[in-house]
Amino acid sequence: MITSWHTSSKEGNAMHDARALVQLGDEAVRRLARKGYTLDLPAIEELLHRRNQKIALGDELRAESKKLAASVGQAAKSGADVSELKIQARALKEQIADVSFQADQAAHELSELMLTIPNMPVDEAPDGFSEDDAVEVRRVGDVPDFGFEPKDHVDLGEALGILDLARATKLSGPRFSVTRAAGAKLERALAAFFLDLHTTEHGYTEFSVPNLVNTETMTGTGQLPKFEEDLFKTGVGSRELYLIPTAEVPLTNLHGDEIIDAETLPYAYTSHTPCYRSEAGSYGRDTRGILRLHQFSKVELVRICEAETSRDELEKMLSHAEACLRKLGLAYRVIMLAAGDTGFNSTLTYDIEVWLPSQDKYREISSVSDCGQFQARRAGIRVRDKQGRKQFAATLNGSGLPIGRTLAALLEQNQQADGSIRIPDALVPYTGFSMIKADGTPA
RNA sequence: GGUGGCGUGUCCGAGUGGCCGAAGGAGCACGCCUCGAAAGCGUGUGACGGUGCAAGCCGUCCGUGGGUUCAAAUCCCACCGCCACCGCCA
Repeated sequence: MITSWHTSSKEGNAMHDARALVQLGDEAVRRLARKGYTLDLPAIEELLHRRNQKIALGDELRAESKKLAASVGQAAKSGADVSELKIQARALKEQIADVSFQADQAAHELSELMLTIPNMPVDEAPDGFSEDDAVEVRRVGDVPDFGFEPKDHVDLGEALGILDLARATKLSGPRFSVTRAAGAKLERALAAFFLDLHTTEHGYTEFSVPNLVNTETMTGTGQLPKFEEDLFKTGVGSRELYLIPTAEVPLTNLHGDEIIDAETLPYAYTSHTPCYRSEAGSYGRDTRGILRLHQFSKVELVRICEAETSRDELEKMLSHAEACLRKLGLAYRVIMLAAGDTGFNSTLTYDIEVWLPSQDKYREISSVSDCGQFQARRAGIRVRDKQGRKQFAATLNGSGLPIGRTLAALLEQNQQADGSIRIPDALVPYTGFSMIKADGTPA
């Protein structure tokens, strides 16, 4: 029947979002202001109103059209002349097409606007817009006290012959890495160690997922439409796919457009995947080493739960990410990000920062976020409780952990005066060696 | 990439122009029966949107998008997906 504005669940969900925002009113304006976003509430109200008005009118006309069509059928059966009725019906149809078009237009406009509005931070997140405004939650582990000048992971890795950045540049350009021998083995060991830890001790289910996803998937978790420039895009013929910047994208979208039975929640998912990021707009930063690459691998954690429990789930996930560093004996701290520094998707974010001796400071190694119902709304992840009530789920994600940055921290924190590296006990079953000797050979 | 077949509700499955949101069955929920259970019987059982305090009313959805028609699950076109065989391939 002509056109329909009900078919896209993405848009339907955006509508829901709009109504929620309007209901919150000044509260929404206040909360978003803490993130540095100026919410144009009147514009949303106007679009919502216009859309609803057009839909109501369209529905009315359509009901009339259905009745008319039925009466044409009746009349034709009884042999009456229906040509007059047909002309009427056709005119009505044109009107419907016109109104539908207007409704679609308003819905699209609203949807486009809604998709660019960031998630609202919770009040618990401290004020401010930079990392300096973050609140330190705790420090864990002793910052190593070397009796010598510690080297950075590049000097260490290249001297050991386990890291080769020059050749990586030859292959692909800047911001790529090659690891070799004990270095490559170490990466594989870290990934396996993290996955085993999460699946056996923390109750996560391991997944192997696509690393190329479509536009809808990227929109579901909030990478699109706003952050396209951060992504690598591939295309063959008319087909366009994006390389995932994190396994959060495929893992969270696994349940897109589904209604989940509440009793089966929470879901705890993990996956080890490569992550691809353009790093547009970070030209001068972290140009040395393997801290910021176009491709790195990471073990990601995702939890899906009911909205009411997400705050507790966030603490659980944080502890799971922290366990990775504790077991490796790496010094780190946990901070709670300021409202204005939390990501587009997030209501509340903890960062875990690992100690990096060469920089004499803590550097981000994991970001653990409660996205509330934000992503679920975009992706259409709903929950049905025992009473049959439906609501959007809550989603959380966190790194647990990235392989490259962990490797860098491990090399730097565990270096010895002669340039050899001590392997943490927990990792030895995975590496098969407990030392990388100064000449690069495992022992 | 080629040829053929197919895409209907939680599932199976009927439906070739109006009486179809859609028969029938299964599943599930509730009720009856029963000491209890099974069987049997009865009732109910999709999503989304608009409107309303609510009951309700209205609209949309039969892979997706277009088209034909007063009227489409049903006819036409394109695309997507699935199955089978062939080709190619890690």
